[in-house]
Amino acid sequence: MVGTKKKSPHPQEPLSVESWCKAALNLIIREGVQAVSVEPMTRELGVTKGSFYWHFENRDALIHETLKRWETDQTRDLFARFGSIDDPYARLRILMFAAFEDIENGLFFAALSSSSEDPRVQPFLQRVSEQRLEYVTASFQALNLEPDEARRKALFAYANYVGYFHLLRAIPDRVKAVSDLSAYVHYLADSLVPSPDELAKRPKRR
Amino acid sequence: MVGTKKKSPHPQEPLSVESWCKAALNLIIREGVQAVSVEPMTRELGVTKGSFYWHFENRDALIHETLKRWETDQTRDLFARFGSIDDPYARLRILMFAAFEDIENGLFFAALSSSSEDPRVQPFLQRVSEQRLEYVTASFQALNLEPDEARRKALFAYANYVGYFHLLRAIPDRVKAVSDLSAYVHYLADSLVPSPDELAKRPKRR
DNA sequence: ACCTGAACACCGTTCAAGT
DNA sequence: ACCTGAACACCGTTCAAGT
Repeated sequence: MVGTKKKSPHPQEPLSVESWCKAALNLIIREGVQAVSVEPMTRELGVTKGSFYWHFENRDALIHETLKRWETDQTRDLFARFGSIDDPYARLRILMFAAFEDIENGLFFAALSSSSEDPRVQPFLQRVSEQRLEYVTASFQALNLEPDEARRKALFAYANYVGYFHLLRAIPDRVKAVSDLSAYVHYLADSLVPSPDELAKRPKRR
Repeated sequence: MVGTKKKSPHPQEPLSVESWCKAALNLIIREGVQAVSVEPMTRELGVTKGSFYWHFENRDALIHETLKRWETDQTRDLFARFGSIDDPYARLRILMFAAFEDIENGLFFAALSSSSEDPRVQPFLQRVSEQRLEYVTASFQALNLEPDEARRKALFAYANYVGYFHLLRAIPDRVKAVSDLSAYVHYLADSLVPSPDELAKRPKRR
């Protein structure tokens, strides 16, 4: 009560759902889902807890809304970036390299899937994962692979992607020491995506 | 205060560090690290919180002690089960199949690595992971692969293992639908472990 | 419309006191 | 040696009241 600067009731522009979600997204990237915590966030943003509860029903709603926005972005990106590549051979290889090169997004995905047991997270993880698996499977089928083989290769590639970024979070020094990311992805791509030469030798289907 | 059965102060045998750790291990397997929670556990075990704090300094200490015991088991297992297989070709393939077939342990490991950002968990994950990577790398080198290639293949196989069990937690139905676990592991093993035939064709080193 | 402030529940932690 | 019971801090949630 000593006469210091008096805070005005609305210090800046009023907060919006959008601003809370942005803050939450950053927290997830840097510290994981459990770091999205109401009281610390209000301290950071300079408001009281009641302010948060005017915008959201509860903490879960904030997480839900944040992931919903992320999912929308992911979906748009997938088709925007690779949908226009007609040659499935090129599409698969470019997609693999792009996926492993986007380290920020890979680590975010690993952070998310670190909370795969969390019922708030699970549905988003599932939908995004299934969409990616479908997309890659379809691309393999476009290469004339049998459906079974296409599905298996897609799962194989995706498991490798998920595992790689998990290890990059868990034991970054070791992973960086081993790979030469470029050699690693080449190895993955070469072992999964048949070269045009090899494809020519396979019997044509239908 | 109505005259019901009076609880004796020590209802059963007194609890030990061991009994708390067992309970914690089960919680991690079923619900993840964050489910290791003092008050709910005391309710489950029928004691007060003070009892817990006689055995452990705090919650972190319980998690630490539980993981320490797990790490010891893992280390012993690795050498006990595979150390006696002299042929590195057989050792690698048997190890891969064993790793993917032990679903319980795979899911536990995925649960743990879901908390890889947790500083209580990270060191254990790191030591166990590095030990496994060392072991597999050494086995590949025993097959006469160059050190670089051996390291890359070990990381590749391990990332695949980690990713597979993460996806099995995150999207179990999808993973089960796609694979035929056996075909999946065969695919992994065949693409990583050179057959004796193929090895014979390579130039001998040293 | 957007926020404060006080209240309550839940869980982690401490510690003096009991047997 | 092993545990109880009361206290406190921290964070999620509610809600009447302010502007």
